[in-house]
Amino acid sequence: MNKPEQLKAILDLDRLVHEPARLAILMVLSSAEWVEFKLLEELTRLTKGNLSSHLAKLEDAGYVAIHKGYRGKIPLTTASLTASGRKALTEHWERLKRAAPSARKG
Amino acid sequence: MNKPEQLKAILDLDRLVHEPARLAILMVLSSAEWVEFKLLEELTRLTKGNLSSHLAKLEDAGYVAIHKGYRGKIPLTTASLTASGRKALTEHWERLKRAAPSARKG
DNA sequence: CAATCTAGTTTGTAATACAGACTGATTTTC
DNA sequence: GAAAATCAGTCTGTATTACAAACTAGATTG
Repeated sequence: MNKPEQLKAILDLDRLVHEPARLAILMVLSSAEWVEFKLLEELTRLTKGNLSSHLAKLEDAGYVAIHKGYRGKIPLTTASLTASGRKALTEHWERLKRAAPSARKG
Repeated sequence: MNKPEQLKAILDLDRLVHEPARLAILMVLSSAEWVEFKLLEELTRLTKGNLSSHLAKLEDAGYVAIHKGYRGKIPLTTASLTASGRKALTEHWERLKRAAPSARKG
């Protein structure tokens, strides 16, 4: 069982990634190169405002790159996972795996 | 990969359980019948105040039972997982498993 | 009996998530 | 071609929430 390690894994979780809304965002981003704001909004079920502020936080942390351009004459915001973001996400899942009840040392 | 189900699992997470401090508490409780306040404080690295309020929330949710007694003449608070709490914890880990990147349908 | 220790709660604060209001441009409608 | 509606996001205010410092209550010690 290894409780102490499980606990340590939980206590070490990156809260920026852990928050469900942001975890959902990162998971979507991990599966495509660039994702449009609109699509993120639909997939994550977040409101625009909420999504916008979560993206800003992820950008501040360097986990996500935001690109602002236009489709024709209409603003188009797209987001992409940075290398650092991908690493944070991977490590997050690894911590969770270590924390999970069935976790055992290989 | 099954993205939609992964996302749904993430969005359905029980935030009461998801919060790392409380997840740590619940994990400790899941491994013993009754756990003393002091021990919880040490294992989870929470301050007394913080631990106290998280326990109160878990108790309000019916996930944890709190027993207040005495050891000799000194107050002794112990906590225990309820059936409902154990179920919530189990389901939480199952959701996380479904949400994890490597998750596949059996 | 004053000081200190133990065990835990209450309270105040700082951070955070969230949604509604807003901005500014574009397209549609009459 | 002005008014209304829509689109794509951001900004702002509010309500939660986590957190730790200060506090309470009694027990023990010098």
